[in-house]
Amino acid sequence: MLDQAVEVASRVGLAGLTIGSLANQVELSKSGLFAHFKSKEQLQIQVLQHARESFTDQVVRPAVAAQRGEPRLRTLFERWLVMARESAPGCLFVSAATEFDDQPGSVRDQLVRDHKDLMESIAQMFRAAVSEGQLSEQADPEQFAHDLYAVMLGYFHALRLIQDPAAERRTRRAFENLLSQAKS
Amino acid sequence: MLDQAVEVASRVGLAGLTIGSLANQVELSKSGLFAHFKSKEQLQIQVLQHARESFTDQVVRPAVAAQRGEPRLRTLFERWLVMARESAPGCLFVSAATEFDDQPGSVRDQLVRDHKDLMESIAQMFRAAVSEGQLSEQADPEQFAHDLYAVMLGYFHALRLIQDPAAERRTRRAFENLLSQAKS
DNA sequence: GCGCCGACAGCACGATCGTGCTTATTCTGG
DNA sequence: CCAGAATAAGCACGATCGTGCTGTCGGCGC
Repeated sequence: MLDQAVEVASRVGLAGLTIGSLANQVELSKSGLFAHFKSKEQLQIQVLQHARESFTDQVVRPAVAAQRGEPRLRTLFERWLVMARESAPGCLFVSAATEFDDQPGSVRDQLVRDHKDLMESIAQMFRAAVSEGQLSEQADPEQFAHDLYAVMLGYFHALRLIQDPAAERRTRRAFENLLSQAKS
Repeated sequence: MLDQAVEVASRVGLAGLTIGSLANQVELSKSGLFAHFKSKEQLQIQVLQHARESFTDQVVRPAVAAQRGEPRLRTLFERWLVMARESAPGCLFVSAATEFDDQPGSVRDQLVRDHKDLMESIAQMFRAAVSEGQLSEQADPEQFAHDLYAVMLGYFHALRLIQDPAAERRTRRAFENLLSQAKS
């Protein structure tokens, strides 16, 4: 059920995810579905949590299963690309981020927390690569995390809105530039 | 009137911009306001056009008024930063982009066209800097435009959602890295 | 000075929104 | 086997959505 919710939310946005339409999709009555979540905000939060779990499963965990250091960063990036291309939850975060960026509430708080966690995870992987001697000690892990996220935002944009066939190539080059710049 | 529409749309999104709330904001009756636009889609398009004009005025024109080459690119970037920080239209494009990225229609078409125009403008400025000898001839103008847009997306994200105090510093560093990488 | 035309308000419409309350069915533990 | 909890439907509510139609102004051209 949450899977379908994530899927439709990634299309129409987390705010545009309406209880009626979702009930229609799941083939449940509106009130029947509403009973599961006590409010729309709770629904949004649970959808977000579910998407976060998917992201962890499909992107973060394969990365930490990979070899520590640069390979781990590369795995993270590759998995992220895949999820952005063919799985709904990836898109949910970026659309939800722009939808809730200036309307306070627990949904927004959740988004901020998740993002900071992700940034910290990336920075940690980066530091590991530094301690492996694969990246320069002068490089800034937080800056890398920020830049990598920006690169992915650019990918989403070019992929989904523009449908630029060069999107993936551009994104790969941007990632390589980020890495090579972190080596000097 | 369109100014206020852009302002509220940048807060609640272009899809969340409702005729009733806008009429309330402008202190007009719903039907009185509706008479100006013949449909909601027309309203959205006109809001987008208005935002685009603001962007051209405040970002692109000051850039082309600056010295050709690298200074022009730097002016563009600086103005863009300012608009993102303290003016509504800047945010509209990024939120509208994620809202309409997978619901076809003329709004989306307009967004795509505007974005491609902007990318082409940036690429053109980049080529001018190359022909001035300030940037390497090996560098890819379209790649630079794509990367710069990604950097700005990252700025919006860090500024508005995360409210990261380091957002601007990070973005400046990312821009400098982009430029220095285009010189070698 | 009169008529027209555009800007606006008032009102109504069907639809859908989020959210309750009241039932009926189904599952489950003792 | 039966009581009670979970799960669902049905229905209703006030609000708001986008969109029409009708009427009332006020300004401008003849």
